[in-house]
Amino acid sequence: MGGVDGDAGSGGEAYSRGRIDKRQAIVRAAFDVFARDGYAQASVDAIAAAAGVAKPTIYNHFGAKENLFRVVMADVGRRATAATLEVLGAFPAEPDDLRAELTQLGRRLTTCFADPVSTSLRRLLHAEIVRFPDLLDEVRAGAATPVIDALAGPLARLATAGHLQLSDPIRASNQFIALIGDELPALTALGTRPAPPEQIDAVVTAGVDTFLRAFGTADNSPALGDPDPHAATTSHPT
Amino acid sequence: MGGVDGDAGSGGEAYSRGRIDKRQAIVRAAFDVFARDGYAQASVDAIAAAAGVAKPTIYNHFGAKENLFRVVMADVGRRATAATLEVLGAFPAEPDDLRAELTQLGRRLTTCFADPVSTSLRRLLHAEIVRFPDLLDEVRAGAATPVIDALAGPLARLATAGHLQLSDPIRASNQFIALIGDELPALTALGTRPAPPEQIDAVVTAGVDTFLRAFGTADNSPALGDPDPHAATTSHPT
Amino acid sequence: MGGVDGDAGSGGEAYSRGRIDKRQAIVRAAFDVFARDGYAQASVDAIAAAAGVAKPTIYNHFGAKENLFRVVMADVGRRATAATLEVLGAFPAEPDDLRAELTQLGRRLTTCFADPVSTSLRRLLHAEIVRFPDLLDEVRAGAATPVIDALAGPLARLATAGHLQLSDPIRASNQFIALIGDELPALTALGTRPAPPEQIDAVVTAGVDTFLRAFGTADNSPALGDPDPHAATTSHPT
Amino acid sequence: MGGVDGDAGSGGEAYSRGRIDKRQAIVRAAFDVFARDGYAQASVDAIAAAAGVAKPTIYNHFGAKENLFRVVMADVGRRATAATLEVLGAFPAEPDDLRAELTQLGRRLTTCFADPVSTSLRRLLHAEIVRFPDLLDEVRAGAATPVIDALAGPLARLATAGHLQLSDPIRASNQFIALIGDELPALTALGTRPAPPEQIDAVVTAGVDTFLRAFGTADNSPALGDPDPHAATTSHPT
DNA sequence: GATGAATGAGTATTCATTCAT
DNA sequence: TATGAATGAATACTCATTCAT
Repeated sequence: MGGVDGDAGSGGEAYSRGRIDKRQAIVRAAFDVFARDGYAQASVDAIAAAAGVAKPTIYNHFGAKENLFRVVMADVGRRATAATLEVLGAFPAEPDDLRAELTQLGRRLTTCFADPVSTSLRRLLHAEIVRFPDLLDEVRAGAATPVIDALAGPLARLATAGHLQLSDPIRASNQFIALIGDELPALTALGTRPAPPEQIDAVVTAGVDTFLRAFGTADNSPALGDPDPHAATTSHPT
Repeated sequence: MGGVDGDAGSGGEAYSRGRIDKRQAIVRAAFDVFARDGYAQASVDAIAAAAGVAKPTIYNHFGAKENLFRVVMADVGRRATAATLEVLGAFPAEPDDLRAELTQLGRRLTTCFADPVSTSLRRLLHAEIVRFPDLLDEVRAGAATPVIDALAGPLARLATAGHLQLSDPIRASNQFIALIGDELPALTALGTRPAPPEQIDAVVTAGVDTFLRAFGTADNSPALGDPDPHAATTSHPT
Repeated sequence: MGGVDGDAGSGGEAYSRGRIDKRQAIVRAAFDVFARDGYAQASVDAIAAAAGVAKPTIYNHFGAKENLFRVVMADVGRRATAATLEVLGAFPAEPDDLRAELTQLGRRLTTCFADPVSTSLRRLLHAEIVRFPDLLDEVRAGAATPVIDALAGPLARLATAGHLQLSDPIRASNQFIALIGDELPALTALGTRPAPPEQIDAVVTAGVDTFLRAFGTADNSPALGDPDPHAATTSHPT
Repeated sequence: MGGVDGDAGSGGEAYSRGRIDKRQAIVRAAFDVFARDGYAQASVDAIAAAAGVAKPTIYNHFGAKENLFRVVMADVGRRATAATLEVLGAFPAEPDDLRAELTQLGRRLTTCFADPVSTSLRRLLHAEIVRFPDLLDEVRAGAATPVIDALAGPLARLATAGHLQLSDPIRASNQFIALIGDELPALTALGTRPAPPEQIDAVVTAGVDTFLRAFGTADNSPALGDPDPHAATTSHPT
């Protein structure tokens, strides 16, 4: 029941391994339960059961449900950011085909954003920000800001190299993210349903096209007309 | 403690008036409490107290907490949509200064999106979509889709009139919303903090500029360079 | 289980009777359980079971365990005081045989002091005074002070009438209580075991004798020698 | 947090010394915690922390909380009795000024009775006698009986020597204790508040006076009237 | 229709105790 | 011997819901 992959069975090498394993098991199980039930409805009993530990073990490790929640959120935030940053890190410094590269980047980013970890984190943040106002900053410190910055860097380099025409890379970074990702919540029912990949692709392609219309230079192959004029694939925000 | 008698003594205009008043009072109070505490943590006791009615009265009207929640969400969704549609309805059919009109539209829309009703609805949807998967469709049917459509219409007209160059008005509508609104959650801490108006203005201005760079025609006053190159006002998504 | 006499079955006359009955039942049952288990170990579950009500009913009436405890203690304090005051009120204004009257008073008082209600109150006060420092004053205000005063009055009158020779009736009142009652805790194992009446009698008789030796006048029949010189009946304080 | 290592590094005088030290440390700490929180509410965790040992160490030494409690109570009972017996042992065999000597004895005894160790013991006995009915006998065997006896001896000698006129020294011993000490609980809030020394003195003086009125002979300086007729200092029993 | 009162089921948290080290 | 870690059992308190009035 519950339980993520968990490399628990790796054999008991060190003494303290059990401790760490249990702590990790609790954090993973807690995320699953929190994501499913929300903070308030997630019972510590359910978390303990999912983690395969006794309830007091959770209290020994985390002291209180709230603490556990914070640890889980920070952990998940870190994981989600890492995945996104890895994608951004793979963006080539000097792309051959800028449109193609941006499109691939957009696809990969949407995959990150649509990932269960990412969407659950999103939902939990929205759900609990009133109760835990500081949570947002804690998670975002290691989550959103670096992502925008990590995209702004390459964009600035592309501008310097003459491949893009923009003066505020941070803003352009935000706008790129907005153009390719803003429809995701609507398409995926806030991350609870997988979206048809071709719909996402259409959004990304259109987003990249608009981005290049706005910021591209002559060397970007001009997308004549709209690249994918299927109105049917359009979605609506939430 | 518990159960004020409310406006019982207000004299009997119509017999059924008190009934309707109480129902409305409950729905309004319930929204406040749900917005503050979330669905699970919102106690029917608290709602009854806030509405100035006895607990069983709530059950007489709505049967169960879940029903009340659905009614509240539908009601709020309707209110939020109405406000947004009103803003969109005010968009002139034949604008003099397209950039100015789009900017004003963007400002008004961001005001709608940042409204407590709207942001609370957003948070509650995120929070409860797992428990109530159908809620999204119920609310969106009367909320998001019409908004995009209501913007797509004018955009299409502008394209026909030669003021914009776009082939998929629905998609452009989505992108306009994305460009002006995607940073709002980050700027307002998911709607829990008021954002400095000048930051929002900067985002809107930049969004409109990018939109016009991408879709504008010669008759839109060309924004030479970036109109508001203050990187400081840039924010990050969530 | 448990449950004091409880005139519950007196038939449902008034509407609100059930409410009062339940409240009383809870208070009585709570006293039994508190007396048996102490404050901390007395579970609200046990009290509810003993009172024949559901647990939340207790919380509806008293809010918290601590509150219930305070109410119970005040109630018991009142009852214990009332019983003692009644005994003192029966002391004749102009006794024929002072020694006999004092002895009877002493016997009755010791009966009061050894009563389960009184001894349980005593034990609970000792047990919880650290946790509830104000409890003592609350209970004593209506408990001990009036008792001493109620005895001091008659003593003063007897002194005025020439039957006793004392100048500080309050102090004499305290001393009378001390002489007849100080051994009670030792004799009754702090009120947990019934003491042989003859042992109590012996203490009372000896106490009255000492009291009259100290404060009596010629018209008190002199107790020649010690009236009951059985060392065996002597006990020890705690 | 949790488990200091204590004075572990103090160098090994005797091997078993640390053991004994730890045992003693546990007993002392346990008394403090029991006195503060009561038996049921005193957590073994708190005791371990106060003693500077790990929780299992307590179980290694005492097996169970109940055992520890018994050991602590016996220990404290022994200490309290020893202090009282020491005071009684200092009572002169052939006093010059009986009234003065008795008064000093009374003062010293009240000091013993009001000592934190003594009052805490008292409170714990009252609190736990229902749960541990045998505790009283265990503690009293080494506590109360010897005290009465130790006072009865000198009183008997004084009677034999003609300084007192009494036939039952045990009873007189009890009564002396009652007269000087019965108000102590009321004056000290069951030992939780220090009583104004002059109030205690007044009680002792008055108690000794009454005692001598009852049992004194011509060679005790007659206290004409009451020695300290300040009604204000009078207190009330509990 | 509205309500005061009652309740069955459930929640977070704590504690005495034990095991493996 | 001493301890870090783990646990089964229990506890105060809350909540959505119902019933009698």
